[in-house]
Amino acid sequence: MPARNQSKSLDVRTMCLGILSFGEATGYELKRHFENGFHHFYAASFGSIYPALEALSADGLVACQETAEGGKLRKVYRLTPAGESALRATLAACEPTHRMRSEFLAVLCFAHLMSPEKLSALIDGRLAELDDTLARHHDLRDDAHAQLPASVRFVNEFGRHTMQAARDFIEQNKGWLISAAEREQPPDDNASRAPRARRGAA
Amino acid sequence: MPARNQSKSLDVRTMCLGILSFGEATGYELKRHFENGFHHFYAASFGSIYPALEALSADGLVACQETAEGGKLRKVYRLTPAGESALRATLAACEPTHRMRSEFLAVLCFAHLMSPEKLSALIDGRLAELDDTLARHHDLRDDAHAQLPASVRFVNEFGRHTMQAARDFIEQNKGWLISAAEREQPPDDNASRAPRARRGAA
DNA sequence: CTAAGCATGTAAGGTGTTACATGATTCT
DNA sequence: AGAATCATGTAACACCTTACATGCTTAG
Repeated sequence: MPARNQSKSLDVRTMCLGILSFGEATGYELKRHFENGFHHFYAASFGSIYPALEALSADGLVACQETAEGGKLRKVYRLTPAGESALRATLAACEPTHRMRSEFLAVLCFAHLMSPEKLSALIDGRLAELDDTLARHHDLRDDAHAQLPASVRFVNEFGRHTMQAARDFIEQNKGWLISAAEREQPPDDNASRAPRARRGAA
Repeated sequence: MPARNQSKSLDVRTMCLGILSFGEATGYELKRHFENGFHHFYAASFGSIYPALEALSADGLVACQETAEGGKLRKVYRLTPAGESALRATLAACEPTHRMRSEFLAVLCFAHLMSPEKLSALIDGRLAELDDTLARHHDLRDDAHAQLPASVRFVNEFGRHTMQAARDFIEQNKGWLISAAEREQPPDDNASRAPRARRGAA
């Protein structure tokens, strides 16, 4: 009786279940999957993947086939029928969220307290990151993703589209951001000026 | 000695510090701020805001002015010079991340295991959410945001731009996604049919 | 032979959420 | 009068990350 599985939220467990619906895989391969196609909207580390697989195994939602060739341990997981049922049930019941935690945008909000150099560096760094991810996405198109369901292609195209939009916006508007931030700099305390004295009590 | 404040990451504490750099506020107002301008890239709940303010207060980075008019407690916080220094230091040192956790996109990846109705509902729900946030953003333009720094306007415009791009993509491509998902539905096990045979070796 | 990649896992900890608990004031 | 909004806070817990720990294999 594989109990506890009425999760409304798509945690790492459910994600693993879902990825395994594309075909069997090891924990390591699952990680690569997260990094390749899913990285722009769902990250997961080994520290969450391996325990998830173990829990799923314990619940009978995945089956594990161990092979140890010459001391090299390898555990290939695949979805069980119970696992597919559970996955379908979760998908049918879920009310998925969509949240972004962008420290980058957060920092930008406080650009008026930053040096123009740092601000520039930040922006260029983010642009580079975006380019990197976009390039990686481009690679995926021909590669292994061919036999994945259309939905995954949809999600990837979505990522490409929105990241391109983000990139374009930043590129086109960074100029005025930087000059505006410079203009709005309040009288700089930490430069070598009459020091404002109060660092307060010890 | 206001110690422990070499955080490289922009946690809620630093965010509160940053928002207070726009002007004094209560915890409740801070929450509204998160909800209004920041919601699309940084969420924070009371359960993290209030403790953050207390910690900042203990470290001397913010000052608190309590007013209790007729049993109605109100704590107005404002940045201290030490707080501004700390904020500047954190901003100068940080390497901001940008991560998205979209259960929505995750679920879409497994569209082949969902009913077309659920899929449609999901997509329409997300579109409605986007419209809602976009409308809210539009309101902000004239309203209170006038005196906020240009950087905040940049971030808001960024949000508007990218969310619009997301919305457009979904609107334009949901058609083929839904039909493709329907086509790719594997023979449905949980209906009363002959079980799927090809589980391969077992 | 050394570095990178493949491969599995554990333990401690950080960070934030949910739910709870309370109460005044203003709008309908 | 009741609902919504203003207002503050706590405690338990979920969830994931980081760093650690280990060892084989392949490519340079």
